Amino acid sequence: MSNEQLSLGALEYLSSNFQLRTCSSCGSRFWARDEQNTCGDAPCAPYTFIGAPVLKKRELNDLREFYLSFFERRGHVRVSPYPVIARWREDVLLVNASIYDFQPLVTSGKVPPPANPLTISQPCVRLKDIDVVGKSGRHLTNFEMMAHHAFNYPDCHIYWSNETVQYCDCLLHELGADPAAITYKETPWAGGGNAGLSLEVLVGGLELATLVFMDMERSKTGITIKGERYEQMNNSIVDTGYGLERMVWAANGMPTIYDAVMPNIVNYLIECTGLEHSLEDPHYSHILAQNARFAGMVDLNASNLLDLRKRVARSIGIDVDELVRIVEPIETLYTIADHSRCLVFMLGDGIVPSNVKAGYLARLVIRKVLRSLQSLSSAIPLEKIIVKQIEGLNAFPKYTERADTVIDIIRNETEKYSSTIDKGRRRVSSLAQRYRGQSFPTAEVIKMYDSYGVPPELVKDVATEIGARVELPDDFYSLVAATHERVQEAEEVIPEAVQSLPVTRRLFYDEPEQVTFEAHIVGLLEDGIILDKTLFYPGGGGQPEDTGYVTAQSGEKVRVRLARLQGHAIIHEVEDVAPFSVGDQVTGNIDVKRRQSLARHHTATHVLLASIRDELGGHIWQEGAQKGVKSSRLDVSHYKKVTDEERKIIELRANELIMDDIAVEQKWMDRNEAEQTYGFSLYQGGVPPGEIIRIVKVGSDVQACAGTHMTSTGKVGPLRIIKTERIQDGVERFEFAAGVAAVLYDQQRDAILSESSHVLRVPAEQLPFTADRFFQEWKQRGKENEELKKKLTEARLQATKKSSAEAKDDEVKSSKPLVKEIKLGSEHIKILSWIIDADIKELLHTSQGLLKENAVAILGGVSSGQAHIVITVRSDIAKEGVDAALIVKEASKILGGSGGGRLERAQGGGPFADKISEAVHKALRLVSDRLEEIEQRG
RNA sequence: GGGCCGGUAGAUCAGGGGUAGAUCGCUACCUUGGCAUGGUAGAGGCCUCGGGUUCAAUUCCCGACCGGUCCA
Repeated sequence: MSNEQLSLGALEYLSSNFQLRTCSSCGSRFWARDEQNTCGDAPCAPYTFIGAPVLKKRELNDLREFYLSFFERRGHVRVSPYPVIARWREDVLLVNASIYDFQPLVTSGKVPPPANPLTISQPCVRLKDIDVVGKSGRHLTNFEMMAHHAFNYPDCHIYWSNETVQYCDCLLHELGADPAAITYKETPWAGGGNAGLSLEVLVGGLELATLVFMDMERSKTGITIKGERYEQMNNSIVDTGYGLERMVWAANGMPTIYDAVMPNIVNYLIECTGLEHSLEDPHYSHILAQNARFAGMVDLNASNLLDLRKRVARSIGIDVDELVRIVEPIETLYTIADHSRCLVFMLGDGIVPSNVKAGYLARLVIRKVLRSLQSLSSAIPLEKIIVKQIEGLNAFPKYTERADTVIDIIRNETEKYSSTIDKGRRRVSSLAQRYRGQSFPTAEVIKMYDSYGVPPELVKDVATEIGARVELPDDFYSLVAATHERVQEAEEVIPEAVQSLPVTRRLFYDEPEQVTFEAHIVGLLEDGIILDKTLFYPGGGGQPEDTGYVTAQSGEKVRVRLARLQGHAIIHEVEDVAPFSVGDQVTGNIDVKRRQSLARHHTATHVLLASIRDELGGHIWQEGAQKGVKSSRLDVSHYKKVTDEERKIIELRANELIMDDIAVEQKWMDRNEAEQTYGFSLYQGGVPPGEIIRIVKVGSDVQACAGTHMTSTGKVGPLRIIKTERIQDGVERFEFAAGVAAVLYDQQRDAILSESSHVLRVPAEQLPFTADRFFQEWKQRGKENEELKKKLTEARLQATKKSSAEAKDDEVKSSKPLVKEIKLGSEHIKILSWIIDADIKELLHTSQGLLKENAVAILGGVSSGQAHIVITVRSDIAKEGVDAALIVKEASKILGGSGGGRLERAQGGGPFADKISEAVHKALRLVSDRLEEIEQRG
């Protein structure tokens, strides 16, 4: 890229007060008053502010207020911070910077900013560098980005770079910075489809702010920045970002940013963990300060950490192991301080831990901090630290209000994690037994982590204890990622016939009240027609498709089963296409009752959401909704399973709200005004575009909503929650019916009850008791039955001893056992065959018992219309070559089935119950033949 | 949203197409002055549910339900 094109050399303020220089170390261009050779940024310049603050001493809240009022005095309007979860955006989960608040609608010019120019202090969460938080001394997972923004449009210019730099310089002077120590380093900037030049503002070796001048957009031509091409756009946006925490750090000169920003928390943790003694030692504090200075010089990551440790150790003159021993606990402590504060912001702004999306990120942070706590072997519960953090964040009263929920979530997650770890530990330890004295395969470590959430370090600890060797590869997490090869989703195939059709005009947006319309047929499919325009809604956005009918020119009415969107055309699936041809004019009618039921459910959805939030808390957020005619679904974020009790209260409350018959307010409002009046909870169902948005107010629930509604809650009629289920961790689904559908639902329930009570011949009230009694009795009978069969088996065995008929003619006809003796070597062995009235289990038991007296037992029986045969062979005979499985298989063929089993015992059967004696006879003959063969072979 | 695991006694889990198991806990008895413990016996299972394959399914296949976990 060309520096010439992007240079801000023309800036009057810079060029008249500063000198443009080139960094002798990295070659970048920077502006400074002083004669300095390096750009002032890491790694070209060291920190000079540690121990020697470069700004006037100020605490966090103090500095924030100073900043905001500084810009207020200069014509900026102070705007309240947005939540850290970016509800208004589809492309990102968390707010990473203040400009995120205004993307994409404000930056693209589709919506005006809430004020222009404006100033804001925006809490941000960035998890990208989470691994070096605590170690680098300067990274935070959550910070406040203080900013002033000006949005310049072709017809409205506010201010641009010159004023921005001037403000910055002035602000820093007022904060007490030495003018000579301020450096502005030029660097190209790109992000979110836009680009521009930026100035990094450096004081004392620390980057305090970035001033971005966004005036380009992604394009096919133009100049290249960071691999993408951009060209000038119509708007130009001043996007500044001042790190509140960094300024506080620079103003306090503590060894790390954590000490500066959260002294109370850090001290509290030091107290709890007993690390204070080491910190009081001047030798130790020297080491820690030196560590921070060196860390400031590098872009720390997992792979160069050891390198850093070596350099620090060398400079102090101790060995690396000792350094690690001193530094690691305190770094862990900083991590805990940072993460716990981050959690207050995340959970306090309504993120619910989950296995998806932002909720997963929250869980990630929770688990990381729990691990950190464990590694300090400290017994402080996380919730205590969180309470402390919330106390310290009194500048944000909303977090104090949400404290109970936040604590409850933390408690819940802590418990959950400890049970995961417990289970994981057991699992690893039983698996490790198998690898005792060998190496524990990496694939197993990956599986432990991926499927069971066991951290690799824990696997190593546990397995090593048991005596298996575990090697953890450096690229462990990329190995995990490699097992997650993405499955390409099949793209929707649009038939050519449809592809060539023009876009269907959507009347349902223009005329939402209409139920009938005229249109022309532009296309015919096998089972559908395509019109130039339609009132039929094709489904989507939680609202199902319309049905109705279309009247042909001939006057013939054809039912429309459903309308669906394919490509840009809406296809009306009809029962018969015969009456139509392309070019015809037709009349369409949508099903009014269906539409009405949908509207009723739609209003009911808002009523229900209000009730749920009342009962469960402010963290409740609509995660999705699907309206239907018979029932609807509402998915909300919640961190626990909804209890039956809660469900009842919610249902009752919703019905009360309905009976109050509150008017449903529907109005168009200026977007910014609506946001300021109602907050971001407006966007439960998504973010609509445009300057003016439609607001639907149902009691305490206010949403931006384009749907059609009843005019008052009373018209919703009865509301019944049909069921609640957890569709994901952290997301509860409410299935409910309203109006007619609710009545039908009740009737259906009643029918089930009366049918059941009829079956059991008791009144409905007694059903639970009776059902329980029947179930208990049924179990009891089962046991008794088992008992009796056992006795029967014993009786049979007794009987065989007294009266087993000698086999005279190989016939098994009666229910009497038949014993045949065959000479095998020096022994006369007994083969018993018998048909008894018993099921397969009894046959097995009986034959087992018979084996004491007999060498082979062949039993047949018929139960539930099916013939069974079981053969048991004394093991020495089986080894000689009398294979029970083979014989059973052969004999079962007669029964029309098959069989198998082990050498000594096999079972089989088939559907031909009347052939059972034939089959047993066959088996007897097979056994005899086999034994004779063996005898002859000798 | 996607992937991967799992659902068997009160708890933790093993097993695996062919007679449902272990450990702890529970009950009773024995041992003791009493407890810890030890010994003996026993109770306790719709093997989550519904289909399919099979002579036979707790086990295999498909689906539902419930749970865990990883992926920004």
